[in-house]
Amino acid sequence: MVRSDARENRERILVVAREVFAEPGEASLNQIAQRAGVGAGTLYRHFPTREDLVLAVYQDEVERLVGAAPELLAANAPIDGLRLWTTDLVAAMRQKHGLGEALGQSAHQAAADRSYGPVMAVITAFFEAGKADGSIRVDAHPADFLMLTGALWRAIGHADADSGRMLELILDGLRTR
Amino acid sequence: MVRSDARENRERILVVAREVFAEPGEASLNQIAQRAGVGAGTLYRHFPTREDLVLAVYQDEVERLVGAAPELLAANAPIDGLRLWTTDLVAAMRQKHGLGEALGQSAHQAAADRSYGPVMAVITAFFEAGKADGSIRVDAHPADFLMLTGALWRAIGHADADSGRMLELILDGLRTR
DNA sequence: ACCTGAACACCGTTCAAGT
DNA sequence: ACCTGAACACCGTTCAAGT
Repeated sequence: MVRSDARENRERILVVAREVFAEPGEASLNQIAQRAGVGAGTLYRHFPTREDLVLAVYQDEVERLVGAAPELLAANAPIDGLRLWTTDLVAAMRQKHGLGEALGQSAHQAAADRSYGPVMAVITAFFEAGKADGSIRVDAHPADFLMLTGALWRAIGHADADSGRMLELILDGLRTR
Repeated sequence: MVRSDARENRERILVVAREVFAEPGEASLNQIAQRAGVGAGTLYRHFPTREDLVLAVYQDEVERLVGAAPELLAANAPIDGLRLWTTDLVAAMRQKHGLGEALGQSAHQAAADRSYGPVMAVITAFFEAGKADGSIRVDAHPADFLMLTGALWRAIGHADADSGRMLELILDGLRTR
């Protein structure tokens, strides 16, 4: 039985952690605990290690994005919905850049692996809608789109590349002509 | 004018740091200073930040490998020399895995960029020797070899891939037939 | 059953005092 | 001109005492 205060504390820590990780500079776990209004031991109880906390925030973010997809799909033309969703994804990954730096390469990989399925499911849903209404080429592959998108957010910090324009380029490749 | 004790201290710190980074687990800068027999302030004077130290060790390693190449080239058939050199490179990169985890993704990229030129020069030298004596295909590209080798050491920690066998496969692709 | 927050060992960093 | 090492503020982590 999980006590309600425990659940609330966990949620509050997660919210603060997401804010803090999005900010520039590092923050200590003690600071996060303080900002969340909980004792240091409470944070440690919920997230034994910094990595656990980072992973939980990451996971939360992916779930939020995946959960928002059906609404975008219902309210927009497939390609437009996909653009909106991918823009959100890239924005989230920009934050995760801050997260990813804190994560070891292996933990990072594990996190990416875990989110692969749900993310692919979302992309596939947009693709199928687009293929059904004739706006997306029938021979377009969701996996290719994900790979290109991955290259896109990997390029974010590096170059002065305009991610919006790059995304447009990728989306153009999907269109029927 | 650099005093000789300063140079010796720097060298000693670098040697200890290389050892320490190769060991499992983390080590504090204070511990490294102590093991190197210098005061904490001395380490800090030479390497203002942890990243500076990691980068210096990395740089040192690449220089050592590049410096050892001519000898290998002189004493072996081109393909054999290349195998020996690449094996050393992969072994060094395996250690660098420990280094790389400590480095931010951007600093890591910068370090890789800086070593690209010298490493390519070495590979090119082996290739030219091999093309001259007819053991390596004239249409083989050093850049391709480096890319495949990169994929090789990226796979090290991940899978149970036998890097020796993978290297042999790559080398076979270079041979004239 | 869970939380608080003082306490602990240790971290990176600084700087007065030495040579 | 450079080094030492005590000192400082702060870190992650623990745990007795509370509710």
